[in-house]
Amino acid sequence: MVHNRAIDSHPERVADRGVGTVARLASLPEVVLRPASGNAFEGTVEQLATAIRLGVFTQGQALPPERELAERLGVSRNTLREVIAALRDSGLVTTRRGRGGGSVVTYAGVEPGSEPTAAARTGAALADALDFRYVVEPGAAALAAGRALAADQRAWLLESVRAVRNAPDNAAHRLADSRFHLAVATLSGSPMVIESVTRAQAALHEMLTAIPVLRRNIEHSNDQHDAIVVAILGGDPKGARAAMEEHCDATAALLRGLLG
Amino acid sequence: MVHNRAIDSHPERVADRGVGTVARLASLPEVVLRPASGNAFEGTVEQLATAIRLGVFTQGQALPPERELAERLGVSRNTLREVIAALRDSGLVTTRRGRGGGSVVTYAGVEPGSEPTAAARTGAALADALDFRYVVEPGAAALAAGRALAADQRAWLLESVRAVRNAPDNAAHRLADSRFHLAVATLSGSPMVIESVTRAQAALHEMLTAIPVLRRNIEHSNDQHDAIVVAILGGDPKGARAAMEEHCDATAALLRGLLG
DNA sequence: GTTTAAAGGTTCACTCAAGAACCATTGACA
DNA sequence: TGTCAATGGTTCTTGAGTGAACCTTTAAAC
Repeated sequence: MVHNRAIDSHPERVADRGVGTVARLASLPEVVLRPASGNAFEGTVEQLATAIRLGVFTQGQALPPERELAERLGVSRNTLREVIAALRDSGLVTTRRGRGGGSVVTYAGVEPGSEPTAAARTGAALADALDFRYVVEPGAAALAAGRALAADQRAWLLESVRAVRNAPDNAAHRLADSRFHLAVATLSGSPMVIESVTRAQAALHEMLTAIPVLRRNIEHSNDQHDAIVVAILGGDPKGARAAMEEHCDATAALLRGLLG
Repeated sequence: MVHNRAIDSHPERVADRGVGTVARLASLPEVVLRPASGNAFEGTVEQLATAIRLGVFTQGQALPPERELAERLGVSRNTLREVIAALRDSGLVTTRRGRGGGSVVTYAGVEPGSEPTAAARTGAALADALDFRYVVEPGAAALAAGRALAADQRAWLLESVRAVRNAPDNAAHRLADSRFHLAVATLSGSPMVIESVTRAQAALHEMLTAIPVLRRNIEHSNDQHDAIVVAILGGDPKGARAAMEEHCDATAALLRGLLG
């Protein structure tokens, strides 16, 4: 086999197990991976798949080793392996054996336009998720604004919001947006708050993916993100709450209009 | 055996399976009983015990029949029966067989002063719970204020706040207070919000039970409850949020001062 | 190159919990 | 006052999940 590539055999095959350079201390997976509930297999599939779709693990990044991941998710390695097999079948990850191997995420988001999928959200569920988000995210932003953030946390937040603005396409934008909101939640410093925001994002993600994203919407949304970041970095809880409320309102109006 | 009681053999033995006269439509157990997570037995014990301690089921009230309760909790009847046996051993319920029987709550709250029990909350967990509550409860109050409440819901809220004020002792007060907060959450109409408030209340309940309740604190707290109710019934979301924030602040200060 | 450590892959015995069927008790109701 | 239906009590089978031990592959380290 001849490739027009350097002899350096497989430079990209070494799994990227880290998170961003910035977010070492303030990383997402640590806090988002909570023990699954209900049926171990199904619950874990949903959880891991959601984490991937929300961008907690991004394309090219490797999941933690099976033994470690199993422990963090509170399931046996056997069960986790079945879960990973399911993700592999779904095309979300690929797996390689041997040292340096692992399960690497192969997923860059889906293009919008797909209808609200099989698990069609009822109107009540939509309203519930929007209400919940409206309760939890502004509160998380206010909390984050009230914290004394470390330099790397501030840098992480800036990097997160920058990534949203620079997202090359709609799929990447959706992913980066999730990551930004989870970053804000993480900076709140409260595990219970982080978990709640994660659930809110997960509940809305499918629907947010389904709506057409207009250029104007994105710009408006990006401006609101900036306002949120400014308020948080400026230590202005009331401002952060207000900015996040406005942001959630805009999204809610869009969703209600397009789906409700 | 001779009792100085009417011959009417056991008037109180017929289990009260209903909820309050008012709260038929807006009852707590329906929404609070969600499938348990993790270990089925332990999770369910904690959940049911918490429900009883939070006053979701009050003294003299019967739990739903085993078959029904098991289904609602998402566990098998076998497991639920072990759980009930544990509650019985703990003195939380008594059980009788036959038609009209069931497991009846025998618990009127504990007197404050008991130290934070074995599961000593760490400072981090306390801060987490307080933060979470501060995020979730004001939001729930604001949502409730934004709803068009039915007459029976308004009556329920008034009844709940009245019950707090009329509580004869500290234990009853703690119970009624929990019920009031859960009532506010329920009126938000969002299951996810209700669940979050339930978790926040559960996390703080142990600590709230441990602090000495001064007459002044109670009066202050009752006044804040009134303000919350007025704002909700008046359809004033901002006011409801502000009132609940103030209330949470006061509680948080008290807890931080006495436990932190 | 050889060695070695870090991954994924396989197997098995054991425990827990679900689900179903049936038994026992007792108050309600005709 | 007798019958019955609602409730808790008991037992058994089956499947899912855990935990541990061991095998295989492969890149990194020397």
